[in-house]
Amino acid sequence: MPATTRKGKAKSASSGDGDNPSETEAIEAADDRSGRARKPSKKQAEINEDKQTAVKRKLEAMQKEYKKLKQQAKKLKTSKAGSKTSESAGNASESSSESSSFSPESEEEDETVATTRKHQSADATARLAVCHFRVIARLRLAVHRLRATARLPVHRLRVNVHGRAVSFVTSASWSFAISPLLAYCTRPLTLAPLATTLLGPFIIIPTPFIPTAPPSPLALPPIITITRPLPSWPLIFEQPDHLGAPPPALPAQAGQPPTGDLKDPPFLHGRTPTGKPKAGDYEAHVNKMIVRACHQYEVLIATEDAFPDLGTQDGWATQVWTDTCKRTQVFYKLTERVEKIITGRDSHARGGLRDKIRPHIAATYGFVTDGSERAKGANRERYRFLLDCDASKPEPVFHYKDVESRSGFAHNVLILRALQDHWFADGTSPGIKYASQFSPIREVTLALVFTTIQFCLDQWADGTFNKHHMYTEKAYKSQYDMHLRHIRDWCAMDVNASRTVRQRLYDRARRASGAAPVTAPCPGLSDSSKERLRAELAAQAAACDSDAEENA
DNA sequence: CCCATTCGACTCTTGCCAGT
DNA sequence: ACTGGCAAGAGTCGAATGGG
Repeated sequence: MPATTRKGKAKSASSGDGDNPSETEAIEAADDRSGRARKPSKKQAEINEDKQTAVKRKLEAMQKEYKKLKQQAKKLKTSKAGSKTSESAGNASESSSESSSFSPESEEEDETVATTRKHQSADATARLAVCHFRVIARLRLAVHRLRATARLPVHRLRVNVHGRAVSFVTSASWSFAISPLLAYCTRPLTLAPLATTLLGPFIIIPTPFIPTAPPSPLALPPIITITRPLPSWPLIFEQPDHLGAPPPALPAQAGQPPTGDLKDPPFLHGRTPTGKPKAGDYEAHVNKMIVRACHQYEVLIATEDAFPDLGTQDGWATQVWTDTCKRTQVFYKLTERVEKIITGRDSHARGGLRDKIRPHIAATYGFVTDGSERAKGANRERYRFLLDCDASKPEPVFHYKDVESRSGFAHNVLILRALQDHWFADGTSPGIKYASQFSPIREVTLALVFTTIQFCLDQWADGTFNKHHMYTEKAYKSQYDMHLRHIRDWCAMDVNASRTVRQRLYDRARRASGAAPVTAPCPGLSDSSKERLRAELAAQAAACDSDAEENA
């Protein structure tokens, strides 16, 4: 390996040879002097200690305050409960007897009881509350165990309730997170189908657990609530298939999604790998599942959000993994390692498009590559024109069919070429395989193409091709948002017309791929034919009846 | 005490290479 | 030719340090 300048690696690489004592000593000495291993100075240690004690004291004070407030709330509640009917009091006592059997932490228990009591205003809801309480207790136990294992303070959990997945956040005041879930459950929750899965560390979500539909008190409620917008699932897939031979233990799992805790995907030769996670760390069939999940994930990058935030990435990884498991009928837990492999594909997805577009930039936009000063100047001018750099509110023109007259929005020859090369190369390409995600071409897909073209143009910003300019998320997310905004504005002008235009774009790209055209659903009989045949059928039936009578 | 600097760990993106 | 994996290199972040 060539000598690396990477700071983190330099140390381990050098210390690894070990045949040069002076070098090793120097490194050790350097370790003592600097870096995370170095000890803080006396003064700094004192400062740190002071800070820690201050925080501790603050925390203690807050806890005391919290206890006080809770006691006050309890008093208030008991005084109110006295005025209620004996029946509801009975129910309350039933639930409190339940609480005693499940209660490892009394503070959280009070919150839970409070949450539960909210549901006791009527007979039916009182019974419901008891059931909820059992579920809460079970959930809390699960959360407690997960926290103990992972040693993380907060988690996002997926709960399988009545066979439906519900995602929610557990925080310090975790009953706050679960109460909306309970508010949506108007029938008793049973313990049997309940399973909790650790999805990963908590990610800050601005609007915690907002139900997507208003609650209906009578009908069975939709309790699926996801904290992030999800893609328009399901993606279209072919018949479920089996990827390699599953291990002998798995056939028992196959067929139905198991309701209990899922197993971790098995590592290759049963050995826990080290280093960067990769699909090859796992057994062959898991390897293929991961690769397929990665492909689906890349489709989401192209069609749902080209620069998803962490929460979205997390949700997508869960979705594609679940989908892959369902499709292969082999069910494994989505471990953090697998999730990392899947979500690590986003820059690859964008980079692939960039690599398809880049070779066409100079020819399409007329950049001169001879390296002369005159060419540089012309290129710079061209670049500024295409990006509309001189305007106070730049509106890039590179995507117009005719950039000079600014006509033909999103119809530049490069747009269709990018679509064809990247997603519609042949009949097995993503654009054909996941047609529902691409037909019509989505605003997001167009925005990604626009952004990628802009990146390729930016490489010509100083007049010559700059290969060191990078397509980073940080630099181009804002550009992507701008393009998406412009495209949405364009679509909003005439929803139907723009949809037709985008549909035509898809049809052209599909046709170019050589894939069979989408067949329209077989038309049924026309109304007039139906009327004629109905009369004919009635006549035939009447004839049958008269025949039967004659025979009798 | 504040702020600039330094440094190591870590993340992200890219280019290359091996396998298919 | 394409795909997946690896490693290099650039960038970022947070903690420690030291000078004013």
